[in-house]
Amino acid sequence: MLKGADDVAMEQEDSASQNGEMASWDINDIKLPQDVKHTDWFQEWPDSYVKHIYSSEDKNAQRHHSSWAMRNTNNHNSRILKKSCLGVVVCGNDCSTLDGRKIYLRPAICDKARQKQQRRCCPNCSGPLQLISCRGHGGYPVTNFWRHEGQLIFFQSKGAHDHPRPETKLEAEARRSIQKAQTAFSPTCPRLKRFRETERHAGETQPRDPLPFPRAKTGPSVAAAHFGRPASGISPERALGGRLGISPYVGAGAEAGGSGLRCDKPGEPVAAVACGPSVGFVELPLWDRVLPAAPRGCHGPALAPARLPSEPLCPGIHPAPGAPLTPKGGYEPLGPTGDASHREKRHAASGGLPASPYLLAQQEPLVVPPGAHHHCAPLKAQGRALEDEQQGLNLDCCSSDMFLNLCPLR
DNA sequence: ACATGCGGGGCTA
DNA sequence: TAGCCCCGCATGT
Repeated sequence: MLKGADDVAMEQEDSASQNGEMASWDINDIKLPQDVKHTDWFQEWPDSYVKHIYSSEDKNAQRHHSSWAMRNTNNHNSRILKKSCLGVVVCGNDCSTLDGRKIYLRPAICDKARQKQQRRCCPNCSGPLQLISCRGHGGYPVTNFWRHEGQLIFFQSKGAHDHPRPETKLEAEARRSIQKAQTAFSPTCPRLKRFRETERHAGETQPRDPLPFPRAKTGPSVAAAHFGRPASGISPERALGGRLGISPYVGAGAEAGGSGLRCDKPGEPVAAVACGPSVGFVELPLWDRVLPAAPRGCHGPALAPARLPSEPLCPGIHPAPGAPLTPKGGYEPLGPTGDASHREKRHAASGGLPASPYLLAQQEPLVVPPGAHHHCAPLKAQGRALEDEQQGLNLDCCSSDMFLNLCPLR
């Protein structure tokens, strides 16, 4: 009899919690425990104030991986690597797919790449993308600390993520691969060429439509089948870069027969289907989910911490796109790089409590499923930068499923 | 192109 | 001084 995936996951969490919840050490301690009997399974989604001790053999630990989008933060301590969470990229239109899922993209780690990413459009509705920064640690991003000591790698997380889970790194890479493959294929597709030409002519006589391609109503969304539900029970080595290639998420649609992505080498997703859709990550809304039980190593609840009672349950975009809460409660626009970089210069001046406009559970992202398309309001006029970007990237981000129809593999 | 790590440096409490 | 973060650079994939 096969062991249920949940059972395996529980065992891993048990293992992982042994060094976390009961840990008496702190990452800043001069001396860390060396008589560790059991090292933890690698935790892909560490959350709340947890600690783990990994084996120095663990590849994911070695690389300081996390499925959260974590960027390096200088703590002026070369012994302890500090990383802070970048949050999640959502659709500024708060769109949902037909089956009610939300878009949750992985913020690019590189500042420039993130800036560029935000000029792109929502893979579901072509709306503007918006970075929701993480404020799970007293209004600051959740921080992860890594410290190598002999045969052990100590990990400590501070703060509880107050935003949905983004795509994993591998999922984001896979999506980029698919997009690249699409653009690489595009000039060779006569039908698409014709369509582009028509589009160009149309653009000369009328205002440019932010959606340069009509959306396909049908057509299997191949790659979409490969992201999705967590298949718990992934061994630590495989959690991020293992045989599945795309993290512990086995596509919900994969069982339905899709095979758009595969991984020939561990950790290297392959865009096997060139015309697969350029999908982003979507998640079920809160009311459509079963909250996963918090790992025993987690002290925090499944829901995000401190919330204002008046905060909406629905993770909508509230005051104005790009205006998350300041660490102390006020809304503000994101900085030029989309990382709210200037908030620190002002947050001290504003009063209030640390909070977020989002009341979200720790949810596993899902990809736009086959046939899922936008059903949010038409996109409003966007800036020239975005328009320019769309001219170059529209195929990337807006029309992959259309492309699939225009350029069927068979 | 992008992720990752390092280190200088600014700002605030 | 500590704790934040931004930024640029170098390196690896």
